[in-house]
Amino acid sequence: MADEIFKALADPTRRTILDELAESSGQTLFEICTRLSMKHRLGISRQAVSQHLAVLEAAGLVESRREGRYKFHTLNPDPLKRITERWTRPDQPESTP
Amino acid sequence: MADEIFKALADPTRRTILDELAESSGQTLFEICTRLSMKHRLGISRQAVSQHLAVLEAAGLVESRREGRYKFHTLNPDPLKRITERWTRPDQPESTP
DNA sequence: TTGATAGGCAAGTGGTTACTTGCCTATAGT
DNA sequence: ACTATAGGCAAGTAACCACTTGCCTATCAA
Repeated sequence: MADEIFKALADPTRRTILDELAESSGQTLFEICTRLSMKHRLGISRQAVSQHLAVLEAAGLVESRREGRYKFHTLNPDPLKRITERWTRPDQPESTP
Repeated sequence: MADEIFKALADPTRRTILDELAESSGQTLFEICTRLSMKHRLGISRQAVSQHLAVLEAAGLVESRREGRYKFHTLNPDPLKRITERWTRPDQPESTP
């Protein structure tokens, strides 16, 4: 569980995909491909992005729903929220007033 | 910066090392080796652990001080604290009362 | 039905990485 | 001085991973 999450986060392209989904939820594979290419200047194939999405989905960080021939992807930040708590627990985080 | 941290966290052995340093601070290389072997049943060489510590230190997650022939390692959890905030920001974390 | 669009499956490849083995340096105890 | 302990350096290996290439399926529009 935690292993899949950390492994998914280890790749910079996957983190960029999470960034994009955080900014604009419900994107299709092709939309993500276009953004990576245009906005982030990443020369990467569609299949590569598809495989990245599969890794993110296996880790529970991305969820998807199919509608017709479209598949929409959404970010699920929940698994991230407590993932580093095992090392940051004893010091309580300062409250943001 | 963030890349080194996520890459460092991607390996389960390194996460176990962080666990051990969180539990008992200021351990030497041999102490960590012994704990990994005894407590976690990890058959791993001293050099492997040394290399893991180097990765963790490069990421800023572990700091070390030398005293004589001993080198003491301590956990630095600071880099972890806000590393996932870019995806969890919009939802403020519920306060722990 | 035909063609275009959105996506999936699978094999192959190059680069990275975790780990080992062997040897070397430095500090401390006798 | 000699030996044991704590650790470092470097080369080699095997497994893993990101990415590509090629082909296939499904949905929609004309």
